[in-house]
This record gives sequence, C-alpha cells and structure tokens, in this order.
Amino acid sequence: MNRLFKKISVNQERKLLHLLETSILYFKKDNTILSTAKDNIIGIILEGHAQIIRTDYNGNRTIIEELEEEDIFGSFISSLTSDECEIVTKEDTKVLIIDYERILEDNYNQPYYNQFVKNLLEITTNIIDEKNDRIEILTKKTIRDKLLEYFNIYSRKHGTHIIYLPFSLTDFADYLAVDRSAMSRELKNLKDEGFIEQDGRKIVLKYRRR
Amino acid sequence: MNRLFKKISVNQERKLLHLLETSILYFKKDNTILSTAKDNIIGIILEGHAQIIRTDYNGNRTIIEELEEEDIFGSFISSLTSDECEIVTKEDTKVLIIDYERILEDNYNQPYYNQFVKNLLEITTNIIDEKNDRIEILTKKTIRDKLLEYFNIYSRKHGTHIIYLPFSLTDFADYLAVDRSAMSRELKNLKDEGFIEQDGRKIVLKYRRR
DNA sequence: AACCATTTGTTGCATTTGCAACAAATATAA
DNA sequence: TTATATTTGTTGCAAATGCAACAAATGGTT
Repeated sequence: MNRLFKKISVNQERKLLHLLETSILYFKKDNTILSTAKDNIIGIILEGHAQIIRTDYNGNRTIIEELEEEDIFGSFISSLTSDECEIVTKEDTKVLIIDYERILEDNYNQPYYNQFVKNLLEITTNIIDEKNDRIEILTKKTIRDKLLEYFNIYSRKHGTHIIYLPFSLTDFADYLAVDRSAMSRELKNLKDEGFIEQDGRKIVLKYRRR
Repeated sequence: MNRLFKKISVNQERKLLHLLETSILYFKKDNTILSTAKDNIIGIILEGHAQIIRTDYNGNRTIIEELEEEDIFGSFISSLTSDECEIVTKEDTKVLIIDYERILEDNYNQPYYNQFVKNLLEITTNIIDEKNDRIEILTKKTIRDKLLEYFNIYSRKHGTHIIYLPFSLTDFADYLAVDRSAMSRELKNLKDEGFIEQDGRKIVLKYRRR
C-alpha cells in the first residue's frame, strides 16, 4: 500500500478519492503525462513506468528521476524550473491524479482525510531531508569533498561502510553536478590513496567516517 | 499571526498548544537553544533573534540562517548534518517548542488540529520549493551560470528585473557555494560586458530573461 | 549470435576557480 | 567621536575542473 494511504482502509481510501475528485488516467508508452508542471497536482504511478525528463536550452535531455509503481510525483518535488521538464511514460502507465489545491481547500474533517494530510506531511518532510542531503553535498567545493560527503551520508543512513550506488556512474556525476570524467579521475585518486575500493557501483570505504 | 496558525482562532490556538503539549522556553542572549538538532522538534521564535550556526571540522563558523520573530525552525529545515549545527540567541529570546512526533501521533480529529497540520503541509511544500531553487542554482557548473540562474529565479518570482539581494555579498557567495573573491570577479565581468548594473546589493538586469 | 546504444576509463589541454593577501570602505560598538 | 570588526574589491598564482575525444567494456534488442 502506498505511503499516501498509510493507516487508511481500502474502503476509506475509496471515499477519499471520491472526496478529492481524483482521476485515474491511462497513458500509452512514450507519451507525455504532463509537461512543465504548472498544474499543481500530485500524481501516483499505479502501474507502469515513467521518467521525469528535462530538456535544457541546448537541447540536452537529462533524466531527473525514474518513476516506478507506487512512486509519487508533483510540482512540489521537481520544481517548475525555467528549463522544460516533462514526464514521459516508458511503458503503458496508469496514473492517479490529485489536485493539490483541492487537498488544502475546505476542511472536510473526515478521519481518513486528516490521516491523508498527515501522510502527505510525512512525505514532504522526507523529501526535505533528501533535498538537504543533496544541498549538503553540492555545497562542497571540490569533487573529492562531494564524493566523501555522499559516502558519509550514505554510510550514516544505512549504517554500513559498503555502498551500492543507486544509479550509474554517469548519473552519479549528474547528481553531484560534476563532470563525469573528472569524477572518474577523482575516484581513481581515492582508490590509489587507499581510501576506497571500487568495483562498478560497489564502493567500500576503507576509512573511518568522521 | 504566524503561518502555522492560519485560520485558527486565538482560542483554538490555545487549545491546540495544550493538546500538543507545547512548551515555551526563555533564553538569555548568546545561549544555545539546541545543538545538533537530533530532537525532532519544531520551534517558533516568539520574541527575539537567533542564528543557526554551523561549525565545520576546521572550526569555521558559518551563519546558516537568521531567525527573527515569527520564524520557524526544525529538524526538517536544517538537516542533521555531520557537521555541528547549533542555534544561538543574539538577544533574549522566547521560543515555542512543539514535539514533531506528537503532531503525527494520534488523530485528535479536532478541526483546528487538522487545520494546523494543513498549515504545516503548506509550509513544508514552500520549503521544498526553496530547496529546489537552491539545487537548481548549485547544479550549474560555472559561477556565471549560478549567478544568472539566481537572477532568473529571483526575477521570475518577483516579476522584476531589479534585484535587491537579501543578504551581504559574502553571504551570497556562501549561498552559491563559491569563493567570494571569485564571485566578485565574475560580477565584475558581467558588469563590464554590460549584462548587469550593480551598486552594492542592488543589481539591475540589462538583458531579457530566457 | 550479431548489432547498436550506452556506459566507463583515460588523457591532454584550456579555462575556471579557490586561496591568500592586502587596502579601502563600511558597519558596529564602546 | 574613536576604536574595532566586518565587508568589499582586487590581484597573482597554483590547483581543480570541464571539455573533447577515443577505445574498451557492458548492456539490451532482434
């Protein structure tokens, strides 16, 4: 069951969806769910797979995020940037759409509705946590410090010194906002100096975290 | 009235504070309100003035945020970083403390309580917006692009091409996570090339935003 | 298997940036 | 006011980084 509906029964969920006038939309593969998230909505992938993609003014397309089943997206997650953002399906996809304004509108004062708002609150604070982590990393000045900060945060959160990167090295460089080849170079340095071991996406920390 | 208590009457607010078992604390000048925000709390400055300060392992102290009357802080705003963070009063300060766990606990199902949760939700989504902006800026690779992205966002949000920086140039460089002198150099370049005019914290954009 | 697309490692080089240091200007406090 | 602290502008220089280009490796598809 989706985090959005935690502590809400199936029956209540049905009522809730009706109350909030949600809609369920179906998209064929390689279609755009929404472009430039102007509409203030929350979406949930019920079935299928999609990607949030940005196209900058040079025409470079970057995958911002992968959206799998159960994943939640919305204007508050990927900001309405000056660059074009769109959500594109990678297979046939079924999406639940909730109008965000509607959620905040009147006080329906149903227990399940209130629980829903609380769930949403929990999700948003988690998102803030993630954003804070990213900012923490991005504010480091050198690639080395960015890498080490990423490792530290990962290590602290997972309580382990063995890291399995959740994305390709190419995407990792994007996440750190550094040049891929320069990152590759710095990873090599860290290996040569004995701070880490690396095999593909698996990285072992050989030092003690601060 | 604080955003947290929007659409909540004074009477209801009193009940709410009691329901959530909030406490009001008083601090003398130059005291620490809380260090390394492990406790999951939300705080509101009722009177006075404080600063969120980080001390990194080199001993450098940076002001992360200024907290004035009505301002809200909490573990979801400034992440529990590996570096030490503390909140220090700059004058005698009165603070309202709410236990975050308590908010999510049981469903009290009072209208004013539900309104409170919704207010909190609005605040958190706003914070996400701001974090997204910052990330958008930090992911630019050159100082010039960071500056221009900041200008663009500011200009879009305020609907003007005249910018009044909300902090000193020193702090601005911190916000962009770049060296101050290098930023100064780049601002000069932008001036020389006729893209902007600058007088202290006032910056006028001479180009048309994308 | 054979094909194509994507990812990865590597290197040389030009550019950008951080750093250190200092003087001038500005702000703050006594 | 005077003294003290902080901010700002500027510069030279060393170090870090982005960029381009390429081959090897890997992954996915038919």
